[in-house]
Amino acid sequence: MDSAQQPKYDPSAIEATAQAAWQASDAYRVTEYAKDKTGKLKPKFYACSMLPYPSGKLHMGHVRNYTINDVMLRHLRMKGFNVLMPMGWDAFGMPAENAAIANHAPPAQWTYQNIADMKAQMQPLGLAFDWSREITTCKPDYYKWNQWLFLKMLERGIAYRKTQVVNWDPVDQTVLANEQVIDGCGWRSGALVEKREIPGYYLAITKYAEELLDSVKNKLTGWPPQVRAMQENWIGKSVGVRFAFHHQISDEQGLIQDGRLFVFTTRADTIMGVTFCAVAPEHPLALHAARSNAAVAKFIEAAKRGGTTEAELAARDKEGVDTGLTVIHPLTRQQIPLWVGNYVLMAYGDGAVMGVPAHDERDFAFAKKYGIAIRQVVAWPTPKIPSNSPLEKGRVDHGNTGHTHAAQLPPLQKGAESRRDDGGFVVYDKCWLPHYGEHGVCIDSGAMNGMNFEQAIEYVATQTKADGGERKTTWRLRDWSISRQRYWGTPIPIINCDGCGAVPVPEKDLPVVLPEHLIPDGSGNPLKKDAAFLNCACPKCGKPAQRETDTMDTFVDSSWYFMRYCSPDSANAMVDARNDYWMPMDQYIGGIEHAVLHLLYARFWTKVMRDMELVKFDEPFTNLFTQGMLSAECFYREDSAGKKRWYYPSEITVRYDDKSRPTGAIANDDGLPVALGGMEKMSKSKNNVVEPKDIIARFGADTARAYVMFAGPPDQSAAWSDSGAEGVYRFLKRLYAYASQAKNASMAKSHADPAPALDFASAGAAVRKLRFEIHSILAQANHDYARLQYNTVVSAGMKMLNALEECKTQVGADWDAVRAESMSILLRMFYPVAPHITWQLWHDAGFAGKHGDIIDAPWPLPDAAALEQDEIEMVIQVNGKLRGHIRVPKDASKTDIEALALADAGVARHTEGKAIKKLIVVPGRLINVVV
RNA sequence: GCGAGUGUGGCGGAAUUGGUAGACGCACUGGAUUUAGGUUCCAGCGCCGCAAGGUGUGUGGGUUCGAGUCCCUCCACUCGCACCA
Repeated sequence: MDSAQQPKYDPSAIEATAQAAWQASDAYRVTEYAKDKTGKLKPKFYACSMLPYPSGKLHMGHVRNYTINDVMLRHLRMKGFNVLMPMGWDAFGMPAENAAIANHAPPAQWTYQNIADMKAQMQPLGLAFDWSREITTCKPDYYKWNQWLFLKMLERGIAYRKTQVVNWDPVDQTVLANEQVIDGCGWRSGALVEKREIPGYYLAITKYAEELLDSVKNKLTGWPPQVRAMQENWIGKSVGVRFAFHHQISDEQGLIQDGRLFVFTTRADTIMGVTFCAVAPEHPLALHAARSNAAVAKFIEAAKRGGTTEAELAARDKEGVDTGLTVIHPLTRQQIPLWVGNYVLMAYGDGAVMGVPAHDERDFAFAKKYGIAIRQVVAWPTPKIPSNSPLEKGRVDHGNTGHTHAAQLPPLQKGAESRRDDGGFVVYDKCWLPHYGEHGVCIDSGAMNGMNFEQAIEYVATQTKADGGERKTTWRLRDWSISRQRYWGTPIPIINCDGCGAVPVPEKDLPVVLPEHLIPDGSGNPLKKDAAFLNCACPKCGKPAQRETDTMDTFVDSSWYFMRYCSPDSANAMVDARNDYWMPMDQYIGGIEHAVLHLLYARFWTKVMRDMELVKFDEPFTNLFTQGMLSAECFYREDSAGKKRWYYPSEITVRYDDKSRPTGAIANDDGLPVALGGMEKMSKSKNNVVEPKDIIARFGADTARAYVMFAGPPDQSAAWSDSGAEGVYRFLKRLYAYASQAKNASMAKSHADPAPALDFASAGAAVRKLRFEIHSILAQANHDYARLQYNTVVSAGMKMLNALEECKTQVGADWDAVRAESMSILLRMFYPVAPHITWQLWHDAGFAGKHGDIIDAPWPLPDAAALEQDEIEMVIQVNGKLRGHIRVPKDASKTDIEALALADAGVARHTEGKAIKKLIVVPGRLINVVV
C-alpha cells in the first residue's frame, strides 16, 4: 500500500474532537450511589491529587501527579467503580502577596488570573476531573468553615490563645510553626528565623499525639514506610520519669520556682550515676547564675550567637560552664554540681538534664572534656556484641578471652581517666558506647542494685513522688501555631474588645469576609489599615472593638478540602452525608514534600472533626501514593571564577564514544566542550525545565501522558528524555497507522456488530499463538494496573502492537476475528493512559456500535481458553545451567517429560558419562538435571 | 549518629510465588527507501571469545536441584530527622 495514502496521526485534531465530545456529554461528572446497568450499587473509589497552589504555571510534576490519578480513575471506572477525581486551588498564601507588592494589584486578582491560566494549561491534557466540585480556598463559602470549626475548637479547648516565643520569619514578616522551620530557616522564604514573643492562636495537636502516633505506626499500612517513619519521628514520643533536684538557690526575681530543678529522663535507672546536672543557656537558673558569674554570662552570650543551622548545632562540640552552684541528688542527697551546657535544649522537657556520663554519649563527651567523674551503674549480663566488634580484640589484648559478661570488665567509676593509656579504656571508648541505648541491670546503686530497667524506673518514680516526681511521656510534637500576621488568608474570627478581651465572632455572623481589594505594600498587614474591616462592635458589650487581623496558616485550608469536594455546595454545613459516602479517601496522590506538614495536620483535623461527630472515620487517607520527582539532564560550563553557566539542551550536542557512552557535549554556537551535569531536578536556574505545553505542542497530550507514565515506576524519580518521548510518539503513530489500514476495516466490522461466535478453538495454530500472546500480555497488564505500575502498562500496549504487526500480512476470517478482538483489547487496555487516540480509534473501528463510548466499555479480561496451549516450551537445565529447550504436549506426564529431556542433544552432551542424581520437573516451566 | 529507601547493559527500566536475567523503550551499529536531511522499514546490540564456551543483577558469605528474588555481612548512593536527655 502506498504510504502516502495512509491517514496521518494528528494528535491535536483527535484530542480536540475527543475533549469536545467529553465536554458535551459531561462525561466526568459523578454522583453518589451510582448504579451499574443491572441496577446494582457500584463500589465507590475516591482518588485525589494534592491540591495545587495556583502559581500560574503547570509543570511536569503536576502532569505526572494528575496523569497517575487520571489513569487510575479511567481504569477503575471501566472496571465498574464509581470514581471521584476532583480538583481545586490552594489559593491563599504568600506568593500572591509578594506578587501584589510587585504589581501594585490586589492578591485576589493575581490569584484568580493564575487559576484561570493553570486551568487552561490543564485542559489539553484531557484529565477526567469533575469540575463541578472545584474548590477555591480563598472564597468565603469555603473559608467560612475554617472559621466555623475554629470557633468549635475554641469551645472545646482545642484552639487557644497564648503568648509565647515563636519562630519569626523576618522576610515574610510572620510567625512559623515548628514544622515550617527547616534548618533554622523559613520553609518558604529561606530567611534565618528569629525568636520573638508574640500572642497567637494554637491548635492542641498534642492532645492527639498518642492517637496520631499509634495509627501511623500500626494502622496506616497503605502508606509508604518512609512517610510513616517521618511522622513517627516527628511526633517523637519518649517515655520516662520527671523528677526534681532540690536546691537552695534564691531568686530575687521570682523566676525560679520553689527550689526544685526538674529534669526529664528516659533512663531513670542510671540515676545513681549522676555526677552533674546541666541546664540550657536560656534556663532561669542559668540566667540567675549569669548575674553573679561573669564566666556564665559570657558563655550564655556566646551560645546565643553561635547557633546557625540545626545540623551544625548537632555537630558542635559539647561545651559548658560550671555555675558554681549545686543541686541535691533526690536519692543520695549528695551535692551535685550544676552546669550550663550548650547541648541542652530549652524547648524539650524542662530544659535541664541529669548528667550520667557512663550511660549517655553526650554526657560522656561533656564529662571527658571537663574532667567530671564517670560512674558506671548499669551492667549488661548478656551483652549483644557483634562478632566483629573491637571488643573481642580488646579482650584478646587483655587476655580476657572467654569472658562473656561485659559486667566482668573492670568497673569504670574508679579512675576511668587513668585508664586512658591502658587497653581497657579503648574497650570502653569504642565498645561500650553502643550499649548506651540498651537496658541492663543496676550495679553500684545501693538499694537499686540488681534491679532491671523497669523495676529501677518504677523505684525512682516512687521515691521521688513526694517531690513531684512521676512517670511521664514527653513529645517532640508541639501545638500547632496557626496565627499568621498576613493579609491573604482566612481571617481568624475573633473581635478584640478593650473591655471583654478576645471575643469569638458569633456563628451567625460568619463568614468574616476578607476584603479582596487591598494591596499590600510590604509594610505589614494591610488589614490593620482597613477601617471597614477593622472596626466593629464587640459582640458581648456592643462597644466599639477591633477585629483580629491575623489570618490562619494556609495549612488550615488544606487540612480538609478533600472533604469539601464531596459536598462543595453544602451551604448549611461544613460537610454532609455525601462526605460519608466518599470518605475516607481510597487513594491520595502527591509529593513526598508533604510527608509531615500537610499530612499530619489533615490527620489531626480529621480526628477533631470525628470527636465533634462531623465524620465517622479516624483517618482521612486509606492509601497514600507519593510520586517521584521528574529530573532532566543538565549541561554547564564553568568560568574562571568557578561560576557555572547552564546550557539549554537545545544549545548543545552530546558526543558519544564507540560504545555509545556519552563522553561529553559541545556547545552548538562555539563548538567548545560543555560539561555534563547529570540528572538534576528540573529547575529554572539549571535551564533543564521541560514545559508541558511544549511537549503537547510537539507530540500531543497522549504522548505526554504515556511518556510520563512510561519513564519509570510512578513512585520513583524519573528522568525526562526527549528521545524517550519520541519513542512513545512513534508507537502512537504506528498504532494509528495500523488501526487505520483499509485491510483491517473488514475485521473491525466483524466485531462491531453483534460479533459472530468466534470459534478460536478450531482456528489455526498461528492464530491461536497470537491470541495467546495478546491475552498473556493483557493478564500481565491487569496485574500491573492493580499495583499501580503504569510504566509496564505502557510496555504492554507496545508489545500487543508488536505482536499484531508481526501477523500483519496474514489473511483469512480467523485472522480478521483475532485481530478485531486484539484491537478491542489493546484500545481498552491502553485507554487510561492515552484516552484521546484510543477513543478515536474505538469509534473509527466501529466498536462503539457494540459497547458505546470506550469509557463505558467493560474492562477487558483475559480469556482462560486463550491462555491454554497445546504444547508448552520447557527449559532444560543441567546443574542449574541452561542447556536446551523442548516442546512438550500440555498433558505430558512427568515420565514423558523426563524422557524427552534426557533425549535432548544439548542435555546429552552435558550429562555424558555422568551419573544422574536427581531430576526436578517444574510443570510448565523447566526440568533440572542434577549430575 | 538514627530512621526509611535504592543498587540489574551505554541509558530509562522489566522479571506475580525462588525457575530461560536484561521484556518494552532510548541510544548506538549495519542495511533498504529518499537528491539530501528528516521520516519509515529490516537486522544487530550485557561482557570476554573467531567459535565452542565462559561469565554476569554493588561486595563477601549462606540456604537451595536452582537465588536479581530468601538469610547474614560489608560497601555506595538518595531522602528524611538530627545534641529530644
